[in-house]
Formats: sequence, C-alpha cells, structure tokens
Amino acid sequence: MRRQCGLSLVSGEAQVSEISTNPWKTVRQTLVKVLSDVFSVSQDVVDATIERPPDSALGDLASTIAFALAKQLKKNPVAVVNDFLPKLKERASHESMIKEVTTKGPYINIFIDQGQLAELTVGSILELDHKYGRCEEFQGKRALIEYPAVNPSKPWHIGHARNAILGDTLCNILDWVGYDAVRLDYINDLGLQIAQLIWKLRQVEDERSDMKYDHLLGHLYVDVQKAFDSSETIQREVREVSRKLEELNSDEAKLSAKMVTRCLKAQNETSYRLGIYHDYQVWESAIAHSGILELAKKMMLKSKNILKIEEGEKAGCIVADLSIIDEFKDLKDPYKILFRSDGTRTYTGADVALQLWKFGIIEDPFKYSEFEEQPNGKTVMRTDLKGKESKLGKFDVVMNVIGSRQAHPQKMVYTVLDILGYSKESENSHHIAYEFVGLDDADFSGREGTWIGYSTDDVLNKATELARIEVDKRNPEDDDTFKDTVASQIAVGAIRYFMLNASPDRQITFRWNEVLDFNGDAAPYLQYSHARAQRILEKAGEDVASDADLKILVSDAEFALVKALAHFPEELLEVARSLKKNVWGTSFASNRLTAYAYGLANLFSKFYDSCPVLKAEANVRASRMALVRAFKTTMANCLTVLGIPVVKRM
RNA sequence: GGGCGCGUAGUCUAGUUUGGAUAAGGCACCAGCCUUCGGAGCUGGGUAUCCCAGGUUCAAAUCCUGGCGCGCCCGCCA
Repeated sequence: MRRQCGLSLVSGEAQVSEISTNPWKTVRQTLVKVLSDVFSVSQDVVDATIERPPDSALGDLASTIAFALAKQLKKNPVAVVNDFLPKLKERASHESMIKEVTTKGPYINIFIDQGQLAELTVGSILELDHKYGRCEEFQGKRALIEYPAVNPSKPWHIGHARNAILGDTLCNILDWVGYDAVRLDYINDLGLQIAQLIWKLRQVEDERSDMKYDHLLGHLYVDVQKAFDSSETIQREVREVSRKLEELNSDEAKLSAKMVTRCLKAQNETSYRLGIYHDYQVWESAIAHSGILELAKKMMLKSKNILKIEEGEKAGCIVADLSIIDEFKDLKDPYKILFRSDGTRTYTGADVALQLWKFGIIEDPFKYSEFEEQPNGKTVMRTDLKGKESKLGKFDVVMNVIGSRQAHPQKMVYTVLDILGYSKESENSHHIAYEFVGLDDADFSGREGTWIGYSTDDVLNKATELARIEVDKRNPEDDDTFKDTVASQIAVGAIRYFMLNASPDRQITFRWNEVLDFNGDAAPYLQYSHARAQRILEKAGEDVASDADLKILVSDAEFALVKALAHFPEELLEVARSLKKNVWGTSFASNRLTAYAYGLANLFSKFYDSCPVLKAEANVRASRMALVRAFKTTMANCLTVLGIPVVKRM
C-alpha cells in the first residue's frame, strides 16, 4: 500500500515525498517490473529469481533469471545475460531508484541509489512512526491461539516459558500483519494431578508456608507422587477424589476451584513478569458441565467414519476410523477412541469438541466471568457456569502451541475434523510445534521434581540479580527504583530472546551461562543499541529537522543501516507467510525475527562508531539525526513485537 | 516394527521451506580502539570430510535413495 503525503512543507513549496509501508517491497517491485519488461517474462517468474547477494559488494539485489532462460533458449546463461545487458541498462536508467546494473557471470546484480532509498525509507519511518512494520495483508482474518496450558498444579518451569513466549510472540506477529489475534489459555482443573493434590491438601491441613502458592503445590506434588506410587489404598482414594471432582457441588470440586484459582493467579504472576497476557481461559470443568461434549458426540455419530464398537476389546466405545487417512494407515489398530465404553470422553474426544468450538462449528455453550485484571489493563475472562454470555465469535485459523511430542494426538484431532466433513477447518488447524527444554541429562518432570531450581521464577530472579549488578556498575548514581526496573527489563528481554532465538524445532539444553550471557547475540545488545540512539537524540536537545536532506545518507555504514531498516516490514511478513502447515505440525521461524533484530542492532553499532552525529556539520547532523530516529523507531517496534522491553537508559 | 525432529569449527547455533556467488554469527582465546554522541560496543586475528555413502543438476549444507548417531511419538493412561 502506498500513498502520497507531504512530508516536509518548509517554505510553502510543497515537497511531496513518497511514503511506503514496505520500502523494500517498493524497490523490489520496481526491479521486477524492469526485468519483466526486458526479458518478456511474467512478473511472478521474475520475482522468484530475486535474491539478496551474499556480499554487498555484489549489489543490493540480484536476479538469477538467466539460469531459467538459458534452459528455455538452449543457450549459455552468461550469453543470455550479455545479450540482454544493453537493453536492461537502458531500461533501468529510467528508474531513479536503480543506480547501476552489473553482471558477474550469469548473475545480474543491481545497485540501489542510496539517496533515493534513504529518502523513501527514513521518510516513511518518520511518518509512520510506531506503526512502521504494520501491514494489512491479513486484514479481516481472525486467529485463536492457545498457549501455554500449564496444569494449574505447579509453577512454570523454564520449558513452559518457551511455550508461552513462542505463543505470545506469534500473536504479536499475527497482530502486526493484520490478523485479529485472540489469546486463549486452557486450564485443566480436572486432571489426576489435581485430584492427587486435593488428596494431599487434606493431609497437610492448615500448612503455612511463605512459598509462592504454585511452588508450594509443585513441591507437594512431588511428595504425593511417592505416596501414590507406593500404595494401592492411596491410589483408590485419589481415584475417588478424581470422580468427585466432576460432581458440580462436591466438597472436592469446591476445594479444587479454590486451589486452582489460587495456583493460576500465582502462575500468572510469572506470566505477567514476562509480559504475557491472555484474553480468555477455558476451564476443563466448564467443558465437562457445559453440554459441549454431548453436542459433539451427537454430531460425531452422524458421520459414517465414527462409530460405536459393538464387540471385542473396545466394545461400547465410540471411535474414529483412521484407516482412511494416509498418515495413519500403518496403525495396528485404526480405531481411535473418542468416548470410552463408560461414556466418558478421552483427551482426544475432548480436544475434538474444543476444536469444533474454536471454529464456531459448535455454538458457544459457555458462559464467562472475569478472572482478573492484568497489569496491561485488560481483563482476562474465564469460562464459568455461573457467568454471562459473551460474543467470542468464529475464527478462521486456530493455532495450538504445544510440544512436538503431541504431534500425533494433534494430528488425530484435525483428522477427526476432516472425517466429520470440516476439511477447511481441519486445514486451518495448526499445531505450532516446538521441542522441549531440558537439562544435559534429564527432562523437566513434575513427578520427579527435576524442575526444582529451574522454575521460570528462579531463572527470572537469577537473571534479574545479575542484571542488577551490571546496571549498578554503569549507573551508580541512580536510585533503586530505576535500577530494579531496568534490571528486570533486561532479565525479561534476555530470557525471551533466548527462547525465540532458538529454532523451535531444536531441543534446548538449558545452561545458565548461556541464558545469563548479556554480551553478543543476546537481548541486552538490542536494548543497548536502542538506548544509545535515545541518548543521541536526548543530547541533541532538539527534534529531527523536518527539512533534513535524507539523500545525503550514502556512506557505507549509513546505507547498510538504511537497507536494514527498509527490510523490517518484509521480515515480519516473511515470518507470517512461512507459517506453513506440514503433516506433523506448523513451523514457526521465531528465530528469523531475532536474527533480523540482531543484525539491525549490529549495523547501528557500526554506524555509531563510524558516523558522528552531534559533532557533524549542520546538514550532515540533521540527516543523521533523522536516521538515528528512524533506527530507534524501528528497533523499538521490533522489540515490541518480540516482547522484549524497550529501554531508554540501562 | 512404523513415524517425526535434530546432526554444520573447541563449544553453542544460523542457513535447508523456495538448490545459486567465498558456508554466517555468538561464546571462549589473542591483539588493537575512550582529551570524541554510553566500551553490554567497534576493528583485526582461524579453525569446518556441512554425520556417512550413493544419486539428480550447469550448480547440493539445501532435493532424492540407503545407512549411522541422538531425542521424541505410536494407551479406554494423563
């Protein structure tokens, strides 16, 4: 999208500058059109041959179109290029954005006019400000994203933080490219874990502890496991509690509601520290009593591929016949149980019902009440039998952020949707899969208590402590409030970056020295670059001049920075576009955006070192001030998408 | 048995979706850079059978086939 806009109206003479919400795309399109004209090839074909050269000495853009044409024309690619070169140079000379066209072997290398790009990019950023990077490509689409769905029976360990950070950042990205992204948390308040804790809480009545409640439960859970595993009597008692939990007004259900609410509030404190919020919570207990399962069951039995087994091992069960699906044709038993012989639902059965609800296929049976107001000022709503109706609406896309171990069960849920005839919804169901965080020699297990010492709170605390020391070194004169605030911002940034910068399909081995390394490829470097830009603007004591000549930003360091700034909207879009669905999950390239941010900060650091701003001559100073402001805006926007706190001084 | 992911320098990783130019960074190590906008920084120094073997291609870390190693998944469980 482009529009014309008077950027600077200095002496009454209208200097009309072009504004682009996506400068790099604007430049690219110019080039594509030129090549398309010259080679008489469709723009789509040309577009696929455009790439960024590995070295800026080889140009700013390149095309490999000669390879494709060579095959067609049965000629040597180098010859193809040479044949068309005069025509290409002639045509390109009419485009002010293109400075030079060269070739190296079969490669066509394009040099952009530095001044033109600087004016377009920096001008656009100053105009668009905090909206730079936003676009409308996915405008009108609604997405529901579920994360992190931690059981309300323990504190988040650092692996849960990976889930939550990925989910939150994914939502931010979707929001920036135009989606209406709604954030959902799933609360399993009916699991065996809850029953075990209720059983335990009755034994340790009135226990007083200074411990944060989720941590207290996490420790109790480790104890209860040992008892549970060693005694059949206890197992029977716990099963009885579990059964009672599903009764609406039992003492067990009431105690559970209290315990779960308290635990969830404690877990949310952790979530809020990381800047992670939600719009809705779906509670399992609300699902159980909402009638949604009966509705789903009725709906399923109408399908010919979902049936009630009459005899054999699974007699009485309602199952999905997966044998018709390619991915499952090798299963020993093609029948996936959705409802057990006693009529109760399996996890898959409940997940199918919930997925149907998310798409609005099952009319919303839930009522909602306020759970709590979050530090961002927004209230998170929960499903509640005693609540009010609400208009959640339908969603075009549903994304579940879940560990890749659940690829199989997730695929089953989507497959059942398909079997039921909702192939479009099945196709729009995404399992955002990621590998787990672990230690060198162990997984984080709630049962075994291996998470102890690695809770998200522990990691945040340690990182904050360390950051506080560093802040203190650099700002000895400042007050405690400042130091504490900044230390916490640095800790949050470091942890979020650490999680996002790792490719989601790679396991993370948690190592303290990596999380706590604030140098190099890490969030503090990004925050620091922003703080440096901020300081320059502050010291200048004046705003960016509206008549700054942006065309003179042509030195290597300046132009490299300008180019990186121009890439930002395209980078965001690329991450959104690369959310491609595979058979066993949808990949999310969170690390692509952190890599972009790191590269941007790096180029600013180089600019900072080689291009003085405040000491430069008036006209240079004015243009560099504009560039610094454009960088600061872009970095701040990028950090905002990543959920990394923007720091003015550190 | 079937399936999924990962394997790149001392170490941790990016690049693989869509094949393209000299395989890119961080950490660690060494040497420079503050009378100059903040040194959590910048500049220079170097290490790689891209797990192995074949194949496709003008071109393979990237695609295909077959192996090897590590992790994970395949319950009326939760």
